[in-house]
Amino acid sequence: MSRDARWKALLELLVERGRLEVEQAAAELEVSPATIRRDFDQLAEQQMLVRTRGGAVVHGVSYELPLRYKTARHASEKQRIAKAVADLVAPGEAVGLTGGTTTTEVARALALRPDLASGSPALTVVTNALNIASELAVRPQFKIVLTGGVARPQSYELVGPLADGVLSQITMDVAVLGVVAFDVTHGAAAHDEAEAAINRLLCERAERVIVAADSSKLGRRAFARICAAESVDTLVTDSAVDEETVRRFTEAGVGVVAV
Amino acid sequence: MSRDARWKALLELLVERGRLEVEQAAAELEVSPATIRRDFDQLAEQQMLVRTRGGAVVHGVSYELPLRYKTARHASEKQRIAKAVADLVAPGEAVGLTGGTTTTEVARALALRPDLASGSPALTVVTNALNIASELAVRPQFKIVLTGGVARPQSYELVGPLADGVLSQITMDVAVLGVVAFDVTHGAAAHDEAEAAINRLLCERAERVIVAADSSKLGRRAFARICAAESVDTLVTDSAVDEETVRRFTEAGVGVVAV
DNA sequence: GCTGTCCATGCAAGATAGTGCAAGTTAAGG
DNA sequence: CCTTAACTTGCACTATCTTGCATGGACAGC
Repeated sequence: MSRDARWKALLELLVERGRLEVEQAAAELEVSPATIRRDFDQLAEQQMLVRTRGGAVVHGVSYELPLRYKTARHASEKQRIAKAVADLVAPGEAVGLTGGTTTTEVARALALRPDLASGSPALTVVTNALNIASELAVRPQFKIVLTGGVARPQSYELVGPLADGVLSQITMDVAVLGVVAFDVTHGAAAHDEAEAAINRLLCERAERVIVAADSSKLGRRAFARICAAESVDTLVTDSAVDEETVRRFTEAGVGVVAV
Repeated sequence: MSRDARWKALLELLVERGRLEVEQAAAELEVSPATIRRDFDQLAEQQMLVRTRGGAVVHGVSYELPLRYKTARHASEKQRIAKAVADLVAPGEAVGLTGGTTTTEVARALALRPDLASGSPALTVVTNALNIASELAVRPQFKIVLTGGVARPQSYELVGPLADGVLSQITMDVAVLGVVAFDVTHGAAAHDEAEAAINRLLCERAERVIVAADSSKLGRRAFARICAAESVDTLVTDSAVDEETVRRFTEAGVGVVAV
């Protein structure tokens, strides 16, 4: 296991548990305690964690698990969903992407679409997610527009009034929402109200609205509401969704794509 | 396989997988590991990826500060300059950073300052550089504000009227400019006029203006002017600068720090 | 068409960094 | 003060990297 992968794993475990012991980490990552100590020391030097005797603790307060923690879960479903979402976008369109692991996969899927390999621009991508912008910025065929704003701690999303201001100056053909919950009666929702506000604005500025969510998110509710189910044109989810749920969404006017 | 094609393939594999190993890439592209190493080094110099021992990772999604490997030719001067610039910033201030390799080093130096390890926030960083925002976003002690705008292809800087709009809504204590040329009579300049416009606005919104530039940039001129030398409070450069140049800048009211 | 130059590539030898192990040192808790 | 666990340091081994050199193909000029 390479050092950067090990550091990534260490930081993920650390954020997940809040505290990590040298011996335990050494056992889990199958390296010697000496290596873990050296890793901890170097990461502490970079202010990525705080060293304690016997282990390390997270640096500062993290309000939510970082994006990276979630990357492994439901990976293949997310990629299938992302592919399907990407196929709903036509060349030359302006597409808005919110933050989140699913929308990040959508961005990657868009980058891989062969019919978008050229054009000027082949696609305009509007996003408030730093990581998405970073990944797509190297592709000259895409025009990347980033909302400004304040980066949420431990996350890659830009929020706040500055972001609102930018979004109010543009419109899009299609908005893709990554959500933590989506229910027919309660609508789409996020963990954070600032994030929800941006997502809401993104929807309002777009002609079509797509929600990308694996089936575990459906029927759930979360703290910060983004918009009503009726505002959503298409839901793309995985095939584990049950028929009853599909029927209810369809009745609410939401087209359901299950892959 | 031509070098262009190989670089293209390498970057695509990298974006797809997030991480690429030298040996593996060499096998897949059927070239020698030495070639892949050279490719990685050259691509890292252009900020297209971040070099690690044994491979490379995409720029922006990893905890890459310690992975700083061999970023550029004037690496150690840049780091010394960056350290000196970072020391000119007081805790709690709002600091603006433009894009560029030197300012990226300034961001890293700020992250390593032990007296900025905590606070709420310890520092507010305003930038139009995607890579700087990505690197600092994982640090809860910093408040990161990103100007919106359009990402310049092949670069990580946000430019355009959307960025102007955001900047006009905020003010800063200090602005740090990374420039390609700085001369007493011609002022500070950048390669690109859109970039220069953002940098100019950043200066105007800041109480103090610091230019960070190694001595090879001094006395030169470039296409897009940012501002006059008189608008700059402090120039931080390396000790290879000649005395005559220092005297001229000092006479123009620019404090010179040579490290 | 021929030839010299330039540059990318591969190869190999020397240099370096990362890791594990072990011995000695320091800190925490009774 | 004593015990124990954790840490530091030094060393050896391995994988990786760097550098110098030779090869070969591309291209320009003759």
